[in-house]
Amino acid sequence: MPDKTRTRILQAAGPIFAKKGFEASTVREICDSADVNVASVNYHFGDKKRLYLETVKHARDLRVEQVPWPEVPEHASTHDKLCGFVETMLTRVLGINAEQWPSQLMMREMLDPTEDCRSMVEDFFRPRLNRLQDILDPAFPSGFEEHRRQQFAFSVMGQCLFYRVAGGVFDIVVPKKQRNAYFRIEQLAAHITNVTLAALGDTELLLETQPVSHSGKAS
Amino acid sequence: MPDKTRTRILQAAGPIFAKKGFEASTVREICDSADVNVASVNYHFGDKKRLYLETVKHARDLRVEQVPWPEVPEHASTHDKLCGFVETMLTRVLGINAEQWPSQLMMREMLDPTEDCRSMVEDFFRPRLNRLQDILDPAFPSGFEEHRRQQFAFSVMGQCLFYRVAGGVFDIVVPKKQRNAYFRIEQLAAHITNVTLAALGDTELLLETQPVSHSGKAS
DNA sequence: GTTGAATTCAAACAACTGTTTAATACAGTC
DNA sequence: GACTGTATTAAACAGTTGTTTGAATTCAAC
Repeated sequence: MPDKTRTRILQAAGPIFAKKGFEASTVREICDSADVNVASVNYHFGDKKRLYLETVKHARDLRVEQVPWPEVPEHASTHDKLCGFVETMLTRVLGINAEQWPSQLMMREMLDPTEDCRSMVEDFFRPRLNRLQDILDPAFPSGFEEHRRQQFAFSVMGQCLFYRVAGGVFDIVVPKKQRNAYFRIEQLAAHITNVTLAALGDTELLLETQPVSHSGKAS
Repeated sequence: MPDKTRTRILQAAGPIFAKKGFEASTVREICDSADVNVASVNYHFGDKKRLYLETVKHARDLRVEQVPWPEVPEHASTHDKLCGFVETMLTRVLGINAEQWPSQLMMREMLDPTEDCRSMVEDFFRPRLNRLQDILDPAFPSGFEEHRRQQFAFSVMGQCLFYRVAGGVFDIVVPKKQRNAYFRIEQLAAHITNVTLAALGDTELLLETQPVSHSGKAS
C-alpha cells in the first residue's frame, strides 16, 4: 500500500465536502478527520482544489458501483424497465444501502458546477439520460419530436431528483411515520412510472399539446 | 431615508450570497459591491449571519411580489388552473422577468437548510404546496388517499424544480437554439400540466398502482 | 451655532485560511 | 555501514476572514 494516507484523505474529504461545500470545508478539518498531517493534502494532491476534483471523481465512481442498474431482461415491458430505472435512480439519489455523501456532492456540483467539473457532471448524467431515453423510446408514438422525448425524460428525472433537492422541505411537510409507510422507494418508483406512462398512453393528447410560440412576446 | 446604506448592503448581499453561498461570500466583497465601509455590516446587522438571514427573508418577499399568481377565474378548468400554477412556478424558479438570485438563494437553502432558516423555507413552500393541492383536488377520484395526493403534488413540483436544479446539466444537454425554440416556459408548463392530468385521467390505473409493503425488509 | 445622538470611516484585531519549509523517519539498494 | 528517493512531521508562512475600536463625520433639533 504505497499511499495509504492518500486514500485516507480521500475518504475523509468525501463527506465533508458533500456536507459543507468546497469553500466552507477546510483542509485542516479534513486532515483531522483523516488523522493525517495538514501538509499531506498538498503533498499528495497538490492543493485543495485538486483534492476536491479527485473527491468528485471518487463520488461519481462510488455511486454507480454501489447501486448498479437492475437486471431486467431485454424483452421486459417498458413499464418494468422504467420502474427499474426509477427505482435505481431514487436509491442512488437518496443514498439507501450506501453512504449518501456521493449523491449529495454530485447534486451540489449540479446546482452550481465548478468550472473544472462541468465535463464530469456531464458524463455523470448523460449516460443516465440516454438509458432513460432508450427505455422510453418504444412508448413514444412514431415520429414523436425529439424535444418532446427529452421533455418526458426530464419529467422523470425531475420527479426523482425532487426527493433529494427538496429533501429538507419534504422531511418537514410529510412526517416520518407517513414517510416510512407511504413514501418508500418502491412506492415512489411505482408512482413516477405510472404518471409517466399514463401520460404517454394518451397518444391523441400528446400530439396537440405544444402551444404555438407567442413570437417571444411577454405582453 | 434613515438607513440608505442598510438597504444598499441588503441589495448587494442578495446576488453574492445566492451565487456563492454563505461561507464563500465575504463581507468585504459585499461591502465593496455596495460601496460602503466594512464595518457597516456589523453596525446595521450585528454580524454576517444576521445579514444572511435578512437577505433570505428579502429574497422570499421579493420572489412572490415579482411574479404574482396568475388571475384565473374561480370556475376555470383544472387544466387552466394547473397550467397557470406551473407557469408561475417555472417563471419564479427560472427567474424570468426578474432577477434570478432570489430563487437561487432559496434553492440553496432548500438543498441544505441553515438551521435558522428552516422555518422560513417551510413557510416559503407550504403555501405553494397547498395551492397546488387545492388545484389538483377536483381531479382526484373521491376517496383518493392523502399520500397519493401528495405524491402527485410532489411530481408537479419536481418537474418544475428540475429546470433550475439541473440547470447546469440542462444547458449542456440541450443546446441554446433548441432551448429557445422548444423549452420556453409556456411549452414546459403545457407539458407538465398534460403529463400530470393525463395520469390523473386514467382512474382505473390510479387505484391499483401502489405496491404492497415488503414489510420493510430489504432482503 | 451648539448640542447630542446616529452614522461612517480608516485602522487594527485576533483567529483562521491554504500553503511552504526544512528537518526527520523510513523503506530498499549498494 | 552510507546512499537514495519517498513519506511524514511540526513549525512557520503570508494572506484573508469576521469583527472591534475610537475618532471623525453627518445631521436633525434646538
